[in-house]
Amino acid sequence: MSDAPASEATRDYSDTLFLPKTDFPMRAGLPKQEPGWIRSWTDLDLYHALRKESAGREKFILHDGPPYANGHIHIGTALNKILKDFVVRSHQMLGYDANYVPGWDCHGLPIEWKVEENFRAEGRSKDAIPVNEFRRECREFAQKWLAVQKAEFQRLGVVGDFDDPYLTMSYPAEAGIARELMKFATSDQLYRGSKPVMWSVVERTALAEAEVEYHDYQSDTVLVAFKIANIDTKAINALRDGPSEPGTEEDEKVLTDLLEARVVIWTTTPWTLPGNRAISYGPGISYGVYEVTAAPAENWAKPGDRFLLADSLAEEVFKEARVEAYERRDDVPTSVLAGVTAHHPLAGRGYEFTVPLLPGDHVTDDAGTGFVHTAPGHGVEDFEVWMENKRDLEAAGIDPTIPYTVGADGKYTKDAPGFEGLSVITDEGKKGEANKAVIDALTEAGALIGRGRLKHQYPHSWRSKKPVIFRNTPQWFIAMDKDLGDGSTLRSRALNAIDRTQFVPASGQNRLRGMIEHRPDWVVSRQRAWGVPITVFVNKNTGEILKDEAVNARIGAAFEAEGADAWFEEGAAARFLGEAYDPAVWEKVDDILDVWFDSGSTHAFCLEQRPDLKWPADVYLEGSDQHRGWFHSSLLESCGTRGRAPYDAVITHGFTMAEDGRKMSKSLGNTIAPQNIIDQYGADILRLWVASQDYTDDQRIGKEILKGVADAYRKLRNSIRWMLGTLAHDSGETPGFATMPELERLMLHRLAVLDGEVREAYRRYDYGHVAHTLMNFANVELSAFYFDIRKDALYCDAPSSPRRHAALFTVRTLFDALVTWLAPLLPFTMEESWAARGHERSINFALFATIDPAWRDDALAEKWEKVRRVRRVVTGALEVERREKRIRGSLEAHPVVTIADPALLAVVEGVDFADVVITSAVTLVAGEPDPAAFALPEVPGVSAAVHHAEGTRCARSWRYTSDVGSDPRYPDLSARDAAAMAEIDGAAAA
RNA sequence: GGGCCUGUAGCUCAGGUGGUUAGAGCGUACGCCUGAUAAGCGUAAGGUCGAUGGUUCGAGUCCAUCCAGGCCCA
Repeated sequence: MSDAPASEATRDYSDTLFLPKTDFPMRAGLPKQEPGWIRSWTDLDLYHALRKESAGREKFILHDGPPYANGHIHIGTALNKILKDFVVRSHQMLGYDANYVPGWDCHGLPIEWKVEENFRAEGRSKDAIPVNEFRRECREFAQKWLAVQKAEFQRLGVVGDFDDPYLTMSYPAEAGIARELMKFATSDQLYRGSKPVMWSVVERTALAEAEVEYHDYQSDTVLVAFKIANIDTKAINALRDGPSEPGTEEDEKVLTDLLEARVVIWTTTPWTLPGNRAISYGPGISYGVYEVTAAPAENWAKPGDRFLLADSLAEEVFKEARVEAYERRDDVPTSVLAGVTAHHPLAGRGYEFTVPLLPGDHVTDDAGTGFVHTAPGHGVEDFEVWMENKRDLEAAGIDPTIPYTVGADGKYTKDAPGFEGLSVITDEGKKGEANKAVIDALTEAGALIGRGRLKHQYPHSWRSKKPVIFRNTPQWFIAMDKDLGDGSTLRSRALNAIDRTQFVPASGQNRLRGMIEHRPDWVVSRQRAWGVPITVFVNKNTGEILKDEAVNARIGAAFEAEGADAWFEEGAAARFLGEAYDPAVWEKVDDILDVWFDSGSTHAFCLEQRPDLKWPADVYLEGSDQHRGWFHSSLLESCGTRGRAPYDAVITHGFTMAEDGRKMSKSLGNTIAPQNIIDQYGADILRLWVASQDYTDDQRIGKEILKGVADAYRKLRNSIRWMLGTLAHDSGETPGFATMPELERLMLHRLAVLDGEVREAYRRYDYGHVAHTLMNFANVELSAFYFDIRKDALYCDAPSSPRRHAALFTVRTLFDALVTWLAPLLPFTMEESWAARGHERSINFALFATIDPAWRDDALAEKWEKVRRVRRVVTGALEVERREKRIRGSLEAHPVVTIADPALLAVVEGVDFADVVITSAVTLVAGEPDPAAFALPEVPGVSAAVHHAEGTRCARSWRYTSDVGSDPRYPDLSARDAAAMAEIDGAAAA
């Protein structure tokens, strides 16, 4: 005020400036605004309008991995869907027809449980409900939740065919899944085998791991000795080539000792011994032959008895067997054990078979005897060891068939000679007489050397709370290693397909390959109600699977029209078998397909069946857990039926952790729901969080991180806002590129470079790169450099100024590029920006901005890199002046810049350097740097001394110039501003 | 316990084939502006590159071991 001339009040020129003018708010209010944009997209039927718009373009298909229709979405689901939307939107804007059809996984156990629970609440038991009534309830349950999730996905901004998604429970899908299964049946890849499952005798049902809980339980324990039957020549040779001299007396002694010794096992389930078929040993454990030297008179283990035991467990075993003294006689290397076979302890009582010793990594030497009794029908590990050795067993003349020793009623079958009809577990869930009978028989056979009781954790049914047992049951398998007639197997085809698939990140390839290499045959049957049945008939006499195209066609047609419920209707068997087959001979299988087979078939009933999609998909995208899940089952299904993978590329993302990098858990209270983030910040903030992370690794989320994302968003939003405000004054001129100032050409060059970079990053699904690059660009090159410099020209230049027109053209172009590039990541905000720019048509229909590749000018960029280095010296010098309070704003300054390198001097002289450093004037001097002036070590040969700007301050532009008042009409303005005012006032007068 | 993966400033990320004082943006502190104003500009602080050993003239980058964390198995 004190500086202002008291006599004449200077005119306020503010409203003669072209200041930014926009209604685009600084604060987005995303939680409130976003639903409005979703409504507008619904109103214009965006999904179908996009299909129409892009009809005829090359298709790009991301095939959706179906989430389970059960419960609200969580942060991981949100991440997954947002990433998919990035893929789809970016490819749409790259010029493809990127058609996304969401899907849902609807069958399966968790829904069955919920429905069962609901029935129980009404006092009805599952067994009392007709199967199709139960299935109807499950269908409704899934329908309800998929509707909820559908709304939640759309709230995230995801575009796709939400009016017509695919559902694994739709009738055509159920028909499609059954048809796929029948392909496996007719091509002989499907076979009936058996496998131990957890079984509740009380409920007469198989249980999944999630359906059991562990409680204390008292078990009988036994130490049982198996007589050695034979030691093969290979084992003998192994021994003779061992540590001692070949063929020494020592070796012969060991052999003799071994043949007389017995292998000791320890078990808590004596009732499984009739099912014993092998003994497992640990390949890394050291074993020895021990001889009892003293024991009580009536003891089971007597002096002179020899036992084979793990060395670290011998002492404990002998204590348990009440042996008073013993001695160790020999080392027994595990290479020898590999060739040893034993007799079953009940040999002579109907158990006349060879019991091989098998290596097993599950065997430890911290409890038991170091040998594990192996009953393949009664334990998962037992089963696996047995199956791994199946080929060798057959070669050795051992029947690999797994006996069904216990029936559904918990009683021994004829496969357990001598015990038939005895109960393991009674209908009431109590211990039956099986254990006692087996123990008595063992004692009688002289095989028992110790017994006891043990309290331990044992699985119980979570419904009845009664103990469960492992029991061999018939199951359906898809063979991994069967020759499919062309020399290939399902495994070899799948491995081949993996080699031809692109993985993002690349490590996914190894991970999937490792799993396929080692996986056992695929068990596809479940003893369940809610799913697609295994639609095959089996000959009751021969076990042969019916292969009849007409029967299969009837099944497919019925499912198409009525759903898979048709399989469970009265008279279904006769209906499908038709005239040609007798339902009395052909058994209808009532097992349900594993849900992984359902989702593994989506490529068939969705991709292949929908005319608007294509097979194979360009890409599948899921969490890294799906290497074992959907990527895996889809690969096997497709390789078994079509010989290749249903995808060309597989993208995986990691898991979302809490802020400290640990797993989120309800008990730790560090979970964060997408709904809360949307309510507090908006979906675009959640999306920007996804975009700014490396999704291929695990991500973190939490308060601080979200705050950081919101900050970054705000900064970006303000730059967009400034462009919108500036462009309010844009009259749309398109100056020739060559006529534009270098600064504009520099920015256009940057766009040309970024154009390639952004498109390339989108093509490799690298959203982090897009987000970081563009935000960096907006902050460093636009907000802090280009915009800052050009404010003077944009605000003050005359309406006709070519410099102003060039700047407006450039801002306009920058805006179009930036907004379209960011649209896949921030669809709400970019739609809002687009609309604020006056576009009537949604940005969803736009492609990435067209950038003229001719704008690229690397020489110019290199030149300006030098200019900016000198600029840094000047801004540094200005900072010192500010600190010393000699200047306030940079327009008060007049730097004198001394440059030693003549070439560099010429470069700087060639640009409007005062504009570039935003000072009123600048003087460039050739010569060595002034030691008294400001310099930067990283910019040698350049110094800057800052003087106060001379002249008078222009009341309009605030620049100090010597020509203020040169136009008498505007005594307080510089010549440039006076001319601008004359133009403005003239226009106003006209 | 096994397979695959990750660990660089407070936060999010860059750092081809090992080579000068490890970079960016955001945030923070301080200053400026008050014509992008619950904004804009500038300056500065901030890292034993998870740890330890090794290879090498030289390692964030290669090797080994360990620690922490994740997914999938057991």
